[in-house]
Amino acid sequence: MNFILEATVKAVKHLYNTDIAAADINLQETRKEFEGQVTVVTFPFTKFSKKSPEQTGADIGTFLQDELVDVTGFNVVKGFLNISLADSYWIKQLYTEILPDNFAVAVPNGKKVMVEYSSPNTNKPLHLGHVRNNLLGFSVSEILAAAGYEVVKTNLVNDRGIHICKSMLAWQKFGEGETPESTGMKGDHLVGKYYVIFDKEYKKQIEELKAAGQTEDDAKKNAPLIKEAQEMLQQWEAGNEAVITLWKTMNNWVYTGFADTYKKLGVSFDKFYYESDTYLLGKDIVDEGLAKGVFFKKDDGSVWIDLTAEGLDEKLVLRSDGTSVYMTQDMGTAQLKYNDYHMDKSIYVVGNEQDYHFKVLFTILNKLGKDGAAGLYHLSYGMVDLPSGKMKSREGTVVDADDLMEEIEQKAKDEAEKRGKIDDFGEDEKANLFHTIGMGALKYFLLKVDPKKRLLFDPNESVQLEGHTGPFIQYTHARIKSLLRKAKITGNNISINQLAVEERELILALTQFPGIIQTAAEGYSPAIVANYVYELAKNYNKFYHQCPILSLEDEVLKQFRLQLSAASGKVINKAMKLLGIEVPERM
RNA sequence: GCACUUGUAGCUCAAUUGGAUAGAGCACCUGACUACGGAUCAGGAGGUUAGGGGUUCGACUCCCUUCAAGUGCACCA
Repeated sequence: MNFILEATVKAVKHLYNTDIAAADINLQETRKEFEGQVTVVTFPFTKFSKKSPEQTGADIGTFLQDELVDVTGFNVVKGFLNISLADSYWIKQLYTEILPDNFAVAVPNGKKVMVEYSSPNTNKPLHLGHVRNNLLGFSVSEILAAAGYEVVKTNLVNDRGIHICKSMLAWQKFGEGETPESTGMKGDHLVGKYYVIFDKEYKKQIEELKAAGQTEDDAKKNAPLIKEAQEMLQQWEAGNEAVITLWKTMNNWVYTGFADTYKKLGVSFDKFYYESDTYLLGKDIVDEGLAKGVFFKKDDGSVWIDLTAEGLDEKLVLRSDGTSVYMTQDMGTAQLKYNDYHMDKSIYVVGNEQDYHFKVLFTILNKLGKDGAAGLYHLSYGMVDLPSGKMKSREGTVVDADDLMEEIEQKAKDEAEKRGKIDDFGEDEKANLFHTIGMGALKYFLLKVDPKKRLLFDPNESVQLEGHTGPFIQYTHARIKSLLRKAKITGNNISINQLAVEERELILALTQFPGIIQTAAEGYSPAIVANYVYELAKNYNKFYHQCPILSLEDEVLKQFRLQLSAASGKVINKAMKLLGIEVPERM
């Protein structure tokens, strides 16, 4: 649509002798109830045209129609100039822009972006909240890559600390040598089981101490189990061989389990960082900050930054005993990542409960003048809530990621078998399809919502397969493929003179795809792609119902509609890939 | 208490970043060529955009305020 913008700039210059930038022109899709396909909002021009919005629109419209052969007409409603483009223009768009293989393939922009996501703790299996994180991180990576970035996907694994010691201790005390092999349990679930056991036994001890007269706070501190866990953490830090061996063993169980879950989710990483390697980093940055006067030291030796001028608080960056806190590590890790990759942007996909932490972290790195600090971004997403409220692992109200995927595949299976269209599929083929549809439903459900909003998930209603859903879009694709199996595309560059409304609207929707990718990349929002591809599928379905294809006598028109169908199928496929969703040939 | 975020149809979500009569899906009602694949399509009903004030040609969108919900305010991560 650049040619409309350029001509409008020219029109304004010519008519009103005023210079405007193309980027300042508000160009939008014409609403369905008016004639035309693109609309220029002309209200802002009245400032210098000194005429009514109607007259201004009419002036510019006339100019455009004289200037551009593809503009066949216009109408003006208040400050809206609705422009009609020739059918030949849209047909040309299909053949010269949309159908070629390089449609919506961005030229590399020479910039590198790192996306950190998932970042699990190694003491329990992944749950629904992690699922949202993983899908967001993966999809945003795909979108950025499609927008021309070189993308590095990283996972910062929280593999050390008191939480994993709790699981280790409980396993040592109550595990009786259980292993994933001996129990047949997935490694992460087995370790999670002992995390729960720890909590149960710990609570028991707290109650006992309270019964013996201690206050709740004292009991929490004095319970033997928590003391043992803290001791174990110290031994770990001291490099105690037995503790390290146990730690490695149990973490490996978890990694095997995670790998399985990641595979089912369809997410992947280019680089893993482990906190056991990074938790001591950052102290040199503390020194640097002190030298630069960005940080200050209190009498007890602790180091702080004063961010009250930025509307934040004073924040601790190093303990008085010289050990690291979360912030210290994250400063160090940011530096490590930058040293490794020298990326232009660095995205952290982390829940909104850490908004404050990242605000402080980024402010610090900017104040220190660190390279890459300007490119830091916290992709903050809302919590996933159940109808009963927040998920609480200790209260057993978490929705486990593996269970969830299994349930949804089961539902996809029930629905598919009910419809009986794939009875000739082999067993593997069926299993594959159920996974595709189930994951399509789940991923689409989680990704269609604006990341920053909290998300309500009702496990009882599970995920819908009809309406505004992933399977709706997958179905549209499968139907296009079915069509293309029955009739072959023979020619290219077929010329027809006139378009049906549905055809024009479908082409219009297709042309928007590259812009959608850019917008989604700028906003780090898979939801934009998700809502677009739904609109596109609806447009196709409308066309499909309204316009006959296979039964057509007119071979030229038939070929055109087949080409249009093929183009739609391709864009649906590409858009869904950006969401990490596969589309089937049949379903 | 302070800070940040959110509030749109009964429910789940949109709204081209300040533009036209606020749009979809689910659920509810009515229809569709003897199915080019009905996981589809067409139509109906459903709204004081949480309440109030302001800014301007124009506000779901920006500002102020009240209310409600969520999150954060550790020498935890």
